[in-house]
Amino acid sequence: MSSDQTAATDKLRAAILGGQYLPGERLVEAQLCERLGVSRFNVRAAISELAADGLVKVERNRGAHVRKVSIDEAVEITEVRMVLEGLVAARAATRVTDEQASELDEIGLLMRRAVNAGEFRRYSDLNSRLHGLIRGIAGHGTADGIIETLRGQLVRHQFMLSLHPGRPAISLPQHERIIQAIRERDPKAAEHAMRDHIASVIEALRDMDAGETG
Amino acid sequence: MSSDQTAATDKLRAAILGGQYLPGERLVEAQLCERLGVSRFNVRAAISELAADGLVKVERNRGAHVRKVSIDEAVEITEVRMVLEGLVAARAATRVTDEQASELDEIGLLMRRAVNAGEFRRYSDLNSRLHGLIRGIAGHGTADGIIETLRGQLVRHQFMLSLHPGRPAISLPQHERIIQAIRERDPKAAEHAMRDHIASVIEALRDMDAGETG
DNA sequence: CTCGACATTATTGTCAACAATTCAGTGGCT
DNA sequence: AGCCACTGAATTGTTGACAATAATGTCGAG
Repeated sequence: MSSDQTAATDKLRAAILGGQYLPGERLVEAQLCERLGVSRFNVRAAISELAADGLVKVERNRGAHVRKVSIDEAVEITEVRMVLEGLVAARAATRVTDEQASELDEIGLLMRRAVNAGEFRRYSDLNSRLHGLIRGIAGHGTADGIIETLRGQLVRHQFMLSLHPGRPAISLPQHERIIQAIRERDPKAAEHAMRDHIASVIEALRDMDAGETG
Repeated sequence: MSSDQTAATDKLRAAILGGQYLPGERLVEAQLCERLGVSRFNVRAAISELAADGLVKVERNRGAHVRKVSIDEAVEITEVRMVLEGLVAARAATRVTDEQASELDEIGLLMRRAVNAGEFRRYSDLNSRLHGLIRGIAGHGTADGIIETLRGQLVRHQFMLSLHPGRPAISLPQHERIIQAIRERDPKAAEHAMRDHIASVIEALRDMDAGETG
């Protein structure tokens, strides 16, 4: 039986990730009690859990608010993701099975089709699926957990990025290189390809910022 | 004013890191109340905080116990540290000031002296200081926080490793290469040197395991 | 009108009592 | 003996009330 606590945590997490609470917005415990339909005790537990995830920030006697992630922080976070996913890609290259290799290939094919057809949303989904599959192949629990946590902190920025015109055209060949390196069971190449890919995401993040403020 | 809560958390963290609670040992809330001199409320808060740090594990309705870190996990954690500290070293190389460069140099000198004099404990302290200084130079908050968290999970293994005979002789030249690369403001070399260094730590961890079980 | 002291309110922090759950030990049954 | 249901102690989960704190509003002096 799953407790109210985990349910409340999941609901609140989904609400924040779904944009129902904007960055900087204050989270009042009493309000959340009604919103989530649980007691204050559970609300507090949920908040402290999400605080550990870096999704909210709590200040003593001043309550909790949705954490605001600046562009600089977003870049830092993505830098960390870059090296971690590089590690994971390298490990995936040493452990991939033939069956998994085919699956990678298929995702690559679907990605190319999606780009050609201009189906951005579909491409974005395939992107998540690809990165997820690679992490599954690697089976690196520690890196995995951290990557997942970091991803949560970036939903907003990632989302904006996915709407950036021209991104797919840039990232598609990068993805294909990653897939190829893993299929060839070449850890160094896989790490390199993954890092190049995410480095280009960082560049795009920075450009996006310049575009907004300039 | 600092609350009982943070005080209790710090005390408990110190107790676990100091080895006063062994891995796997159960943490009974009532006992901790006496031990820490605070109410159960604060004990719970402390436990949930340390759970987020990965130092303890809580199972619903079954209480909390000190997390046991297997050798495999220790290797995983150190792999993550390897890439993160590599990132940090590279960044340090791009930001180091002349003053900081001298400080690095001095630590390197002291390390060499400590090794020659057979002062292991001193060497180990200098080691922490070096890695800390590099992280300070880099100023990468995100990577920093994660590294710090991971380090906490490994205290026991790290400790055993620091007693390993012959380690200083191996790691000293590695440290010197790291220092040199940062002083020369060569990010790639710094990252490479740092990764080589921590890769050798991983090897040592694995050997240690083989030595224990074989 | 502006500023600062004071009162009020909204919100979070803490507690002690109670409910629910797990776990170990007991005793009856086959 | 082996097994199952049961009991009771130990432990954790949860609640609602209250205390402490910060935010807000009010009023008078200058």
